[in-house]
Amino acid sequence: MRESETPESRPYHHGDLRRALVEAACRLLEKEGAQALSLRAVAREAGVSPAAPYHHFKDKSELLDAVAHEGWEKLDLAFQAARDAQTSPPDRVRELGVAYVRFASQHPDLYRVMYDCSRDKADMPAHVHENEESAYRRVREVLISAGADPAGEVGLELATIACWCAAHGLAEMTSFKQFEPLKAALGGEDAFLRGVLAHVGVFAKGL
Amino acid sequence: MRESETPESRPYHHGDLRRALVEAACRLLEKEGAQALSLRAVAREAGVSPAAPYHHFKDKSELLDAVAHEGWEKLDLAFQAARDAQTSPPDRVRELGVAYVRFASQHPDLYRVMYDCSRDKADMPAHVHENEESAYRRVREVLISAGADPAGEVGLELATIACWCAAHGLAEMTSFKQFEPLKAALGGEDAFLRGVLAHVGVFAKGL
DNA sequence: GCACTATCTTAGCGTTGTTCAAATAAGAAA
DNA sequence: TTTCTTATTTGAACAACGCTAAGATAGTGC
Repeated sequence: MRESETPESRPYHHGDLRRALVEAACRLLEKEGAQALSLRAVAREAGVSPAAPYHHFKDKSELLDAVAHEGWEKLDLAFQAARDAQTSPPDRVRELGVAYVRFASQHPDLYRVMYDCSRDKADMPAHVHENEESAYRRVREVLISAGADPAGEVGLELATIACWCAAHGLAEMTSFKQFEPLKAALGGEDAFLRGVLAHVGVFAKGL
Repeated sequence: MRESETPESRPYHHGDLRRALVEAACRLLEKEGAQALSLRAVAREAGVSPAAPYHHFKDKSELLDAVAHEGWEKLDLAFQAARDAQTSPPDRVRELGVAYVRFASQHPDLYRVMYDCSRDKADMPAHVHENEESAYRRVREVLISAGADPAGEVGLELATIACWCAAHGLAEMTSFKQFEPLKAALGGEDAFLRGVLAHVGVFAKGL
């Protein structure tokens, strides 16, 4: 074998198989969908035996956790872009919601993996909830800058949660066939998303 | 075999195996969770061979569809109760939402099957969206009785969808560990649900 | 009685997640 | 270098899964 197949210098056998597996999984997810994402298929895609992943992930679910983590980071990029757009604070709240749902709409299989992981552990992804740079905090901040009262701790928390709920719900429902005529009538999916989110108080007027 | 094992008169071998399978699936769902719901396990629970279900459902997914249908009907019962409660129309909208989320919270595995079926087909369950007695229409009606303008077709539709999104999102997130201190501070899950839904315009003030 | 059809079983295929002993490669110690 | 040790990967195997096909069985209609 030597270095024949892989010109780059690689420590150990493969180098960083862990990362290679996560990337293979993401590739498969886009190509074949969430249903085709088996551990064996990922190993196959990475060019390795079915048992190899078990030295880097104790479980299939642990591999999926890594994929989900990757997903949340990608989503955070979309979030940053939406936050930095030149819009008034109240509008910014809604644009954040639109960015969230649009991400889910563009990467439905990835989004599914992301949320299934959270649900299985009854746990909002750490990256989302605890971290200082988490998307959750990002929403909270934008809410405050949009005029929400930071002193009303509980109310602010409830408002932030309401944002997540509406965004997640819409993310999972926006692809339903029944909504297509309405989308067409409104002139596209984005208009549809804004229309729905306008009925969520926090999105509409910043608490 | 004769009638020895089954005193009731049964046409054909089993009688109504189809129904028995759906019931066995629901039983398994409550006992073992959604993850343990394999076709073979359902057949085992119903006391038949692994191949028997294929004479009543072409697929595993078709069995799950039947389970989901059962679920939507159960949910509709909870909906009716909430609608008939003696509350003012605006409050009634929120109580509908609370009933929805509480159902999902009490039957998480069933709810998961219900929504996975919808998502796989990119299709709101027919029972929910098309039927005259559908839960979707029920929300719509309550919205109108709460003061929403039935002439504003598009707005009404968007408001109804916003209800579903918030309710579904909350249904999938209410079990997250991170919310437990907040629930405790508010004095229970119902208060938490009402608190979150209060930030959704439609739930808060009927459009 | 007979044929016919719906129902159910038994056996089997290919695939999956997972485990385990053996093989292999890399780094450290001699 | 050689040897020892540890990390990584393979190959074979197991149980369970969804699903199919061929045959057995039980009801229905003639």
